[in-house]
Order: sequence, then structure tokens, then C-alpha cells
Amino acid sequence: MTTGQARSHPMLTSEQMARKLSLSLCTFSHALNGHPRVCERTRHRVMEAARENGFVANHAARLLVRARFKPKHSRLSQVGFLFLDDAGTTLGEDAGSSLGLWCLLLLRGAEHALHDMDASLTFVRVSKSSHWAKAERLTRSGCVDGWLVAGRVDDEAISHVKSWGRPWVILGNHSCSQKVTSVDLDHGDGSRLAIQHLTGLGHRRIAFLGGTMTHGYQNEMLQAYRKALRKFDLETNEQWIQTNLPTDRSQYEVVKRFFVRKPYPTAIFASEPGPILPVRDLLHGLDWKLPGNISFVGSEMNGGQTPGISRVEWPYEEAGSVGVGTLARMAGGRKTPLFTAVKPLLVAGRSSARISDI
Amino acid sequence: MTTGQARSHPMLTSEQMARKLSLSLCTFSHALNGHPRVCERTRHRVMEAARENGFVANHAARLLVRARFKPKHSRLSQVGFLFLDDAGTTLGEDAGSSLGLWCLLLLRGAEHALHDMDASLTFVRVSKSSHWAKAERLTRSGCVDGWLVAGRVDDEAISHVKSWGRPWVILGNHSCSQKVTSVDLDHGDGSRLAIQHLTGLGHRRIAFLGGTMTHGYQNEMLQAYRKALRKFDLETNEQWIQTNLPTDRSQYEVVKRFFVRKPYPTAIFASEPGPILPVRDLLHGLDWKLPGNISFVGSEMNGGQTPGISRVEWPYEEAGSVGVGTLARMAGGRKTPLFTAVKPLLVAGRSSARISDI
DNA sequence: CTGAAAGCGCTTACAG
DNA sequence: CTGAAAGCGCTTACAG
Repeated sequence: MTTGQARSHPMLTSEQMARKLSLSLCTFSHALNGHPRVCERTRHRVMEAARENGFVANHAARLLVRARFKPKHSRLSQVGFLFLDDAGTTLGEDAGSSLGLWCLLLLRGAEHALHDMDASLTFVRVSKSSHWAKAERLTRSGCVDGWLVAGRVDDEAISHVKSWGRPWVILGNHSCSQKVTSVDLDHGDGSRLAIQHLTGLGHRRIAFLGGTMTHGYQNEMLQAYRKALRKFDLETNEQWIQTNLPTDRSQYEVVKRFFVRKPYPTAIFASEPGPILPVRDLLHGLDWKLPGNISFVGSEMNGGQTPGISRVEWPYEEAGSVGVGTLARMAGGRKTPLFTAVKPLLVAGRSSARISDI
Repeated sequence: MTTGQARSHPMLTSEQMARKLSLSLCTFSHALNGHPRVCERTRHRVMEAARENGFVANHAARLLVRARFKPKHSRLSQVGFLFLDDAGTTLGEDAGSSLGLWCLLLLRGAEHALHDMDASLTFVRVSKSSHWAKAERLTRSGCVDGWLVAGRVDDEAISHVKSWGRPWVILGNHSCSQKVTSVDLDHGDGSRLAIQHLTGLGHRRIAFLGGTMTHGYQNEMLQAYRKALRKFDLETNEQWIQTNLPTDRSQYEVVKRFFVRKPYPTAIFASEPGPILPVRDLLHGLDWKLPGNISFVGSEMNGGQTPGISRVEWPYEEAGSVGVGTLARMAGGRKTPLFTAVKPLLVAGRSSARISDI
């Protein structure tokens, strides 16, 4: 927007535009859609005129005519973001603000990718079984030609989505037993990265602080922690594994269990990106200095809220974008992998230090 | 979904449906749209057949034909949710998970209301000035016939939105100097409710714990606090007002300032729904018992994360729904108020008690 | 109460 | 390289 202020244009049709340019409607349309049959000069004139007049082809008409000439490679133009939410549940407590946050990050990532391919995103939330009808209506009315599915995705949910006959991709976690196409963060790799980082700093007694272990990813992270310990040939000790970290003050009690009996760990990896009390406070409350007495690697969503803390960052936005890419490939009839793993990042901060400096 | 499993139907057109029912296309359409000209029996047959066959009128065709017969009262069918986000900013830190949360709550509320009127919601995020074009394209292509605007809404943003010639409503905070239509929470009323509640319990020395004072609503809440003290004829003391509550451990320091010099307050109202360390911990850390030594009223989004804590609840979801209502009224050419205030709720918990019990 | 017809704004196959 | 024409699926004014 060079003017800094948008000008209001009247709504023009292709026909009016074509007349303005002394072109046939047909040539105008071909030029606008970049068809090679129209010469460069004409194409340029058309594009320029469209820009100047703020002309955009009517979307409804475009969609309608598409029903006539079914292309072999249908382009994605409108994607639905299906957010499967618990019925009565609010966004509080455990599901918590973190749930809200990852959903929004996925949404942002998806929207961004969709924008780049000139498609739009329809947000639909399903929390009761009666809501399935609305998503189905949207599909059947031609408003959505592909679905991104996120939240509490299970077999029943997928049976609905499947029945609509549109391409679909699950974003994030799911609890489906059948084969599904999904894009998720590589949770195991998060544990591996953390252990690798700490091992690189000379730590050999690394503790694992896990979540409720009710979700698949939580077990995945614990398994990957164990595997990484073996890989790097580190000491193992069941006392260095604590799970069921609560969201409130009693977090302190769980962390304290690491220090009941010697040998104490020299580093802690906390796998939950969820609502952990800020780490500084958590360890402060136990009179630990960071990284004086102990090294710490936490977990966070994109961007991060606790600067300076070493952490595994979970790029949910990227997962959203990647999901859109997968969906587009499906829509285009191209081969797509069943599962795409989005790798987390290790961001080294000041909370982890060489073992020799402790 | 009585079957528990969605059946897949082929895509049928109105014409095919009409033929199935031995009706003219015209009668079928009228019946489907509830036009009074068609008799009850026919209407019922049509509706039933539509349900059975999973028939939904093609949306694109509907939109297209609407351009021909412009109704005086245009119904809202597709609404854009314009999320004005800071460019480089992630959802971390101060803007924090709370920002993500309120946005998602507004979105949920809006989607819910829209669903009830059989309309859909398109999510658009604008973070750079170059992104304005995408929202404009969406409007000009006929994909969006009304806008809900949320986030960092300022005069420049509104000048863009205005230029698209569609109805629009701001959800939540804004910093516009011009006259705008908006739906926001009644922040002042939150302070009033809290003071009223505490006064009812006999408290006369009530402290105010505020945020960064960089947003309009934060000042509004402080002013309303002062006003409520006057109204209830309570003691005032500038030491009982502390603002700039940080998001980390140093929160304790700010709270401690209430207790530097006597007389101490007997109750605290915390106005920020944002990332306050859970109250229990905050006051625990200061060796206060709740409500033993002091009464506390906090602030939270819908639903609440700290059960048992007395709080002012901010119904962001409701604000989203109300915004949709306003937008629909505008689209229908009906008169709409410039500003609609959504009232917060006071939820009494165990953290506030009668002064006589302390 | 119902039917035959026009046309919304586009895109593309078909002739030239 | 270009034009005249068909038609996507609907809704509504216009006759009957």
C-alpha cells in the first residue's frame, strides 16, 4: 500500500474490465489467470489495470465454473481448520492457556501458508457431536475443499472427516488407531536434543521432568529420554525420572523428589511446554542457583516466554504451515507421506552450563 | 448424528433433488428457503429429502445469484475475523499466552454465534502492512461480507477496513481516535464488582494490583477502582495502589509493597487477567493465608484456571458472540450502538471472607 | 400454488 | 493469438 491509505474502488466485473481495455472477456480472463496463450504485452496491461482498479475476480463465480471444468489437479482455495474441542471444557486449568496457545499457533502457521497460495482459512470448532453437521454442511455447500484437523482427534472424528470425501490432514497429536495422514512435532527428538546438549556440556546425571503421561507424546518423550541415555552411555536412575508435574505450587514437591537421595542429578530436562511455573521461580524456590548448582533445559512453544532459559522450542506455527503443504499435495493428487515430523529446536540459554563450571 | 457414523452421499444438485421429488426446480428452491408460498406438506417433503440425501445448496451458486437480486436486508453469510498482530512478535512474554488466549476465546465466541446463523468464519491474520492486500482481496472477491477486527486496532487499521465498504465491528480493545463501532468488556465494571463484593464482606481497606498501565483498559480499571472507593466511602491510600506487576518472580516484590507501612490493606483486587503467578503461590510466598490474613479477588478469562479463588471473570467468548450480533444488525441495515459493553461476572470463591472472620 | 426462463460472473472448449 | 458461446447451480420476478 504505497499511498498509506486504501482507496475505495467500485466493484467491477470482468466484463467491465475487458471493455475498458478493449479486449474480449475471454482474453481478459486468460490474461488474468496467466494462460500462456495471451501475449506478454496484453498480460501486462491486464495485470496493471487489475491492480489499479482493485479488481479481483468474483470468487463465487470462479468456484461455480470450476464445477463445469473439473481440473485433474484441483488447487486448494478454501481450507477448513477443524478444531475439536471438548464439550463443556473451557480453556482453563490443565488444558489451559497452553492449549489455547498451541491451537492459535497452528492456526497462524496454517493461515500464513494458505495466504501464500492465495487460499483462505475457515475456522470451525466442534465440541458437541451435534456440531459435526455444521462441518459437513460447509463441505457439501462447497465452502471447504480440504480440512486441517486439530485438537482431540480420535477414530470417531476421523470417520466423520473421511466421509466428506475431501483431503484432510491431522495437525498435532491424535489418538487414532487407523492409518491417518498427520503432521506433528517430533517429540522424541526434543528429548534427544536436550540430552545431547547437556551431554555436550559434560553432564552425565540428567533428570527427566515429565507431564501427566496421559497423552501419547508424553510417553514418547520419556522413551526417547531413556533411549538417549543409552545412546550417550549415561548413568540411569529411576529416581531421576519424575512425572505428573502439577500446574500449581505443588510442582515444587515433585522437583524436590530428585534430591531425596544421592547421587543427585546435575541437570534437569523438563519436557512439558505447558503451564510450568517459570523455571527461575521453580528452582529459586528450592534455593538452587541457575546454572550454579544445576543445569536446566525446559520446553516452550515458538517464541519463548522465559528469555535466557535453555530450552527445546516447539515450532507449532511451522507445523501449521507444513500441514497446509501436505494438504495441498493431496489435493493436487500428488503422493504424500502419512506422517511428517516437524523437528524441535534447541535454544541454548544461560540456564545450562558446562559441568566443570558447576 | 444418530448413526454414530456419517454416511457418504454423492453431491447432488437442486435440479436432481427436484426431479427425485417430482417438483420443479423453482418450487424446490422456494421450499428449501422456507418461502411461505409453498404449502406445508411440500416444504416438509423437501426438507426431509434434503436431510436424507445430505443435500446442501451450493454456496458459490447462492452467492452468485445474490448479486443479481440484491436484497435490501443482506444476510451475513461469511464473516472475516481480522486478527491484527504485531509483525515480529511471537505470542510469548507479556503479550503472552494470555494474548493467545483472549484471541482464541473471541474467535470461539464469534464462531459459535456465526454457526447459529448458518454463516462461516474466515480467519485472517495481518501482521505486516503488506498483508492488508490479502484482506482486501478477500473482500473484493466476495469471500467476506463483514469483518470482526481484533488485536492492535488503530486509526490506520480502521482506515483500511473502512475502505472495503463492508460492515465491521471491533472486538475488544482499540486505540482509535475516531468514532468506531466496537464491542468490549466493561473493564471499569470489573473493578466496581470486586470492590462491591469486598465491601459487602466488610472490608474497608482494599488494595489494587494493576498491570503495566500501557493499555487503555488498565487505566480504566484503576479509575473505576478509585471511583468505587468513593462511592462506597472507603478509606483511600496511595500505598494500596501498586501497578506494573511483572510476569515473573519479581511479582512478589510488588505485592510486598502493600505491607511496607501500616495500615495494611485487608483485601487485594488484582485487575490483570494476564499471566499472574497463581494467586495461592503468590501469597503463599509471602506467608499469607487465604483468606486467613487477607482476602483476595483476582481476574480471569472465561472458565477460570484457579478454582476456589474469588475472581472477576472476563467473558471474552461472549464478547465474540455479541460482536457477531452487532455485525449482523449492521448488515441488516438496522441501527447499532457504537459501543456495546459486555459485563464481567463476579465469582465468589474461598479466597475472600468476611472481615469479622479474619 | 406452480412452471418456464433469465441471469449472477466467471472459465474454457471450440471455432476462426 | 482472439472472439462468440455454453454453462456451472442456484434464486427470483413473471406469467399462468
